[in-house]
Amino acid sequence: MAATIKDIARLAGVSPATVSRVLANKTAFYGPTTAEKVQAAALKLGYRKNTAAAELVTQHSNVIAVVVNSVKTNFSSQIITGIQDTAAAHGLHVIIVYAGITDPEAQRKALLTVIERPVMGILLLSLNLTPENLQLLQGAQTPYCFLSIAFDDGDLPSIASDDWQVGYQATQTLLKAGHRQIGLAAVDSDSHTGRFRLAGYESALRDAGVTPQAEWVQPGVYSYEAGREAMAAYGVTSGLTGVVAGSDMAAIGVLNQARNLGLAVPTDLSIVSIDGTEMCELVQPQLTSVSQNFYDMGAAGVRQLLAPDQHPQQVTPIQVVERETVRTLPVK
Amino acid sequence: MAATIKDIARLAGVSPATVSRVLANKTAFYGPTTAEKVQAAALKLGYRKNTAAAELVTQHSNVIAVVVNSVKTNFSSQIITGIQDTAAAHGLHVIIVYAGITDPEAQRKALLTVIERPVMGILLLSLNLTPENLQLLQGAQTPYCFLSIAFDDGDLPSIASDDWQVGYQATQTLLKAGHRQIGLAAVDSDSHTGRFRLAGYESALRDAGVTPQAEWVQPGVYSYEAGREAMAAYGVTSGLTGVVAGSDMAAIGVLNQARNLGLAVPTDLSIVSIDGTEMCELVQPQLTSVSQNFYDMGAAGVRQLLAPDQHPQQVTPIQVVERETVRTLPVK
DNA sequence: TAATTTTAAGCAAACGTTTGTTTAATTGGT
DNA sequence: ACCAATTAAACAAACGTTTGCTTAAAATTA
Repeated sequence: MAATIKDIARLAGVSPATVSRVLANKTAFYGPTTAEKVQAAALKLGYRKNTAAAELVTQHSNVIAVVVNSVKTNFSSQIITGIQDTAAAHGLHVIIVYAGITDPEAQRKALLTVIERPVMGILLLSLNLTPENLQLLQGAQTPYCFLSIAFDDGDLPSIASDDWQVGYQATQTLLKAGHRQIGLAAVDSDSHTGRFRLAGYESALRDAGVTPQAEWVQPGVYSYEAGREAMAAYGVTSGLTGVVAGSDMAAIGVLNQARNLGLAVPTDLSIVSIDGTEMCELVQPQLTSVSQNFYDMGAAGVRQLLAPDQHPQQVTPIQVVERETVRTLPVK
Repeated sequence: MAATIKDIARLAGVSPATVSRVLANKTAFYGPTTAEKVQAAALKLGYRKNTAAAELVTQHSNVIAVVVNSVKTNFSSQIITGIQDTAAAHGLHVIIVYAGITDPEAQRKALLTVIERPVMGILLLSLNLTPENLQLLQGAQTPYCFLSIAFDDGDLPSIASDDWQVGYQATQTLLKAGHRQIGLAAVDSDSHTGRFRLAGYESALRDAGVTPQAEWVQPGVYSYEAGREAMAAYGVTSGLTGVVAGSDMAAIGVLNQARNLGLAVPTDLSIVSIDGTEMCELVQPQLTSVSQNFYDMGAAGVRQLLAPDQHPQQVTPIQVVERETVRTLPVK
């Protein structure tokens, strides 16, 4: 079995208290020779601190937990990198647990995994909690912050892009290139995110003097399949010259499905994607996107955990990056 | 502050011991009315068990930790799903921590994060540990198992594909289609994995009466960039009609770079990829691949943790799945 | 009714740390 | 040489659980 502080104490001929202090590099309460003896004994026994025991007495932990929904849109790695870097800079550790995207029971289990042990804070990655699970989360006396998702309830701390702007700017990118018939694909219609993107999309159209058509929007869950299905629903006769897709994966779905339908991108159909992950540059042609600042989202998340009172809801900037999937239409 | 078992005991007018027993659903030592009182009190106080404290006394944990290298090849999600499902079936929780791919210090920190708290076992995802860090891992008295990576040292428990077979079958897929000049791209030359894939590749060539050429292999780290660089190094004048790429990402790299060079895939160049993640079907043309069984790898990993003694080294099956990137050459 | 068994609940120790307080030993000043 | 001040180390309590053991009460048996 693993060596404890007491084993070291015995071997070095000192008290556990002293061992604890030298191992924690406390500045006082022991002399240089004792310190050496203790270090030597610790090394010899291959001592590993039992952090759980330490956290129990100090009543404070330095791990932050990230709960991720396992949806197949892969911006999470960028957010996690942002979290990781910022956490490391503050001397914090990061653990990640996966929750099912919809299954409330899987969500609950994931939540309990982190709530039932001492964590310093909880970051929830594009996770839509059921009311019961939200209550569970709030019942734990732990700071938390939602990432890449926003709520109508303004009190829930969250960091995300301005979804209305996302929808607006994506649409505007196509409008500026002369498009008038523009679809919105694979954006879900019942989340805050989806509703605001839709609203932004419609505003952009109206501001350009185009009246939105119901059949131009094909809702979906941001997945590759949702993208394909949306494009399949449009078909070749929709008259659409451009579509904005709810995610990079969805955009690839419409891209591939368009190809299946015999539509060349961007010659016959322009696409602007939402997210701007590295996927955009892997695919041919490369996807023009309104890119979110995922790294910063993660970084802001851990800062929010460290100073929980200020700005409960934060917005990270977006930017449209032009690549190869929008064609400028000739003026007629 | 959070409610403890003692708070419940006080509220329900019983002892902490009794509370502990009813909350753990122990079968005896208390009566039905007491049980109800305790349940009610627990609910009222919004009690959350402090698992760390419990683990401290029971000296046993039910969380398994996964250490992931953050390389940009994304099969990890499949492995993790396999781990997650199998763990859940055994009532185990899963936490994930990211380690840098090469930075030994980041590796060490990640390792310490999991070693310094009570975990039931450790799974290491395609992680190449430095000798010091390996020693650190072995010093912890915790079962562990490497996944998707094998070692020359036969004592290290690991679950992976047979890399020699991977190299052999990938190459053979091209040979069967009539190819004779076949490259190997973005496989690293100093890991066990890379060396065995290379050996399999060369054996396949020799078995078909082709003598391998040094300039046909362009080593690399399995990344998208490595794939691009390899293809760039080949150029248009290499005479290669096919290349096997070290990973899906690498394959996409050679695919895109080939296109940049004016080479059509598969007309001018055939590609077979190694891994077979969903990426293969996202890209156009879809990548023919030798696919690994990542889900099973994860599942086998947790089983290995639960019964550590048997088969220290296991192999999961592979299969080649034909898609659109290998062209059958006309017989001359 | 007395003796015995069963059931219900409490007591107290233990897990591996941290840290405030106490005690002992050393140093320094006069 | 004595007292104060400093330094070094040990003591002991605490964190929130679990669980073996003990005790008290109730139920069963003869």
